Amino acid sequence: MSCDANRFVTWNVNSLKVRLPHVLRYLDEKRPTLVALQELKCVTEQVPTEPFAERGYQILAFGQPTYNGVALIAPNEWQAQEVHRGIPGFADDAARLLAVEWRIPAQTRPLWTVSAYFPNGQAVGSEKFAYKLRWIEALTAWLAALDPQRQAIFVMGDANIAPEARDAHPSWPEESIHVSSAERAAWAELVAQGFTDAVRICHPEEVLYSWWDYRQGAFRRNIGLRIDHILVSAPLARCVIAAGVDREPRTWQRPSDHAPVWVEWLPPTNMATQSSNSV
DNA sequence: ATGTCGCCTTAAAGGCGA
Repeated sequence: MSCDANRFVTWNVNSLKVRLPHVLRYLDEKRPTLVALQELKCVTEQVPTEPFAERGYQILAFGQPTYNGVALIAPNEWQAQEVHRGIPGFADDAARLLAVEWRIPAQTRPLWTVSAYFPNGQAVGSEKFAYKLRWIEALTAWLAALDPQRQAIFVMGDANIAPEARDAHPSWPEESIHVSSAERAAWAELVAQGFTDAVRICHPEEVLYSWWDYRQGAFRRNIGLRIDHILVSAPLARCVIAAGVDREPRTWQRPSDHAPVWVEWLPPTNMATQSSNSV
């Protein structure tokens, strides 16, 4: 890359098989540093590696038949030091989390990246809703143990939660799924461990959505939710230089119902290689 | 509008999940 800025992206692709051409087009056009994917809807063995390798990337995936599935696409030269498939210590039938600690050439500090597909929750008060809250609680506890006040961590994914009122179109029913007080409190507790919402660093008030229902021409009418997020840990908050939502892939033929959410950041000075004249 | 997708199934339309 011609400059030092990193571009990290999270994208719920709603079937990697169907959306592979979109992902490859996105890599070719935007040249992101790292992409976190959700809803692969295929088993790990069906995730292709060649088209990514050709473009200079490796892909680490955690899939299962039919539902869920997450992945991380990263530069070939990055070394995965530690890999977690699922929240450590939390029994879960669903492939919803892939966490990788990277060793990056020319950087002294390791970097954690997490691709997370939070449970949808279906309806407030349902069994799936209770599972959603338990899942978030387990993720929060594990992230806290990673020490986000000190370590460099990106938590990226489809949280299935619109954190604040302006993150949901006014037509979305109050206290329904994705916007309920219980979900927002669980999200706030996770964030409070030491994270900052990257998009809100750059756009504190703007109405930005990342998902629009396939039905009712919701995208054309901009009736959506902001449920896909990138959280940065405390040491990274001041490193964010830009962030936003890429609406363009949502206009492509046969799109995912989600748009990519991205952040650009510069490594903190203590992550960069020591200069030659330093001791 | 129960409005659309994607994936699954004793294959063809229907169920499930989102």
